[in-house]
Amino acid sequence: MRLSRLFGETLREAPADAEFISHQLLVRAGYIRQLGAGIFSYLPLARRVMDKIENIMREEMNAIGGQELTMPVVHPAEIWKETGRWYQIGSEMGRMKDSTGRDMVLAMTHEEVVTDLVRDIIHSYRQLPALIYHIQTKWRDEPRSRGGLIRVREFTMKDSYSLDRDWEGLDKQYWAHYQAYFNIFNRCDLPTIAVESDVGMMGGKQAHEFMYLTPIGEDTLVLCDACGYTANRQVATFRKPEPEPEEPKPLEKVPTPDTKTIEDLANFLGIPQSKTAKAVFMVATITEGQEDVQKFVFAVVRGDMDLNETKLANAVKAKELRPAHEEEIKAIGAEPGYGSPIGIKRENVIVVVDDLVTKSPNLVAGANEEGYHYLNVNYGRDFTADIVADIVAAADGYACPECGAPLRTVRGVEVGNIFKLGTRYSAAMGALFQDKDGTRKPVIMGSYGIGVGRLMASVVEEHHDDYGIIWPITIAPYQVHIVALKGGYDVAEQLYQALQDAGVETLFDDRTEPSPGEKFNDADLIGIPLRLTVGGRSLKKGGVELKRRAEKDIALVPVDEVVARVQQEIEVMTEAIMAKVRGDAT
RNA sequence: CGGGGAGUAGCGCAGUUCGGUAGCGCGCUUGGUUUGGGUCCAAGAGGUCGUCGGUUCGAAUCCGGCCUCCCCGACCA
Repeated sequence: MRLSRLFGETLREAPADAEFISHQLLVRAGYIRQLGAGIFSYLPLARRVMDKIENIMREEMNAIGGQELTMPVVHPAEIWKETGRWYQIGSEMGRMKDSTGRDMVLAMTHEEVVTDLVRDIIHSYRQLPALIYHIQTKWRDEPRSRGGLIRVREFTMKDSYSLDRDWEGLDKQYWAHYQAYFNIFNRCDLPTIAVESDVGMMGGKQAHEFMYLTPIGEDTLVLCDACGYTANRQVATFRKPEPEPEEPKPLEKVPTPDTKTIEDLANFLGIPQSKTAKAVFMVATITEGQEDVQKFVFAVVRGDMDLNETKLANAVKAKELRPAHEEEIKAIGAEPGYGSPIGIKRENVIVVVDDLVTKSPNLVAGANEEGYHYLNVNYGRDFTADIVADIVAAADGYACPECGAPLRTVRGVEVGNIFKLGTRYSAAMGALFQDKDGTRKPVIMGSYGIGVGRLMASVVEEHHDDYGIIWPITIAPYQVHIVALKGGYDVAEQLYQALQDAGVETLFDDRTEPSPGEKFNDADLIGIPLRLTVGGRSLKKGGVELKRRAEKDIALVPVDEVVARVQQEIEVMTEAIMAKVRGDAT
């Protein structure tokens, strides 16, 4: 490709609204343009990177038995009503009507379509297992997109779906994906870790997220350096400290003016925060039968710990969970800032108590009266719970659930995820097969996704310097970038031709107007892994200059050896990445 | 949805306080110059100042509504 003809241009300055490095560089280097919030065009350079990424995905999916197909972006709402997600999912789902007034859905994922295909096509256990996938557009109307390509509303995803007759089969395909995903990320030279995760709106049994660790990440992960335990903070557990046993003391109401926070309270009474109980008021939307009902959720955790809303939502099987308004809190007889489950109204209220609170004696808790707390509150004697569960968020320094060593929290970007769905969709939609014994059973499913654009942006976050992007050879839009300078244009033309004939993907900066400095800067910005500088100066010295984008060294290569030398460099760089892939695969 | 910020030429910005009919740098076009890390000179093109309405002799500027984008939070395969 001749740079003079390339559709797209480099910018000296990044748009003011680009905050993340990947966003700035991808815009400045001419890869992407924004159309609206979370909606982007992908220019020819980005298209080529995405093609490379998608082909890596295809190879890894095909290697574990995947078959590629294409499913539609627009779905009749009926199938989403069949699984209930039409009702469960809120504004994140794109809905519209066709010209006859029928409800339609913009694809946010494809379980429903897959399941519809399965009930159409799969009849017998002989057709299982199977694995199908496609790479296609998704629309998720995120309340807030951000960070360039890190979180968008319209995006391309590789999503695959495993179909099995039994749970062993699902397990096998699940772990095959687990390894295939590491292969994909490693081939893109993106370091990732897998963490246990919440099943969220997908439902199902088990899930992992693949995380690229970076401070700009939106997810908080909990890691144990000692034993390797990893989990998304949403589901991370930890070993709770065993409270000192004490004889229960009599309940006592004391004035505690201006102690609306746990910190104030602990300071006022001169006790550690671990000797207090904290009330958190939420309102949950819970599906009961066909309808959604709102329930007040009264959560109690120890004062020194934070509520984990995902755990709480799972404990009460909530579809939605939001903080309660002050009027709602007062309506049940509680007082914000001085709340406790003692003496509140219990109808339509779910009291959820963290399991550690039930074992902690003589806590200080609110008296549901402005300016007063109770001393020596004990679970069982003074209050009870509808649900006792672990509802506390893991934090830095807490004990690892596996080995007890201190946990560490880090931020990460979720670049992929895998889910054991089980029969949630097949049962709901009647996707049954006849097993060997003649019985009809729902197909056991898994679903697996990787966002292409987010992966591309993550690679830029990981591989760049002050001057621009540094693409890994495996997904670079071109393999070599020829910079032609004065006195070298004819030779550059010949090399461009020769490299293309040899099958080397070449970007040729044939522009005559820009100064050498501009051309070098553009080359650095665009980030092609190899650069060939062809100019009168080096030709006089006997060749052209070959430089890796990632390194400073420049090699002088005789013109007639350039093609072979470039091919060799590509091979070496590719091999370096593939060695990592194989290393992680063992 | 709550909080904050911003919409002026392709990009980055000034001008708004105190109303007088729009400017700078980069980019773009043309000519010259220069040619190994964003040369220099000159001449140009390009903007209904997000939008609708109001106040006024006169609005980028004051007032009101709306739209859009960004950041933080809520939310989130």
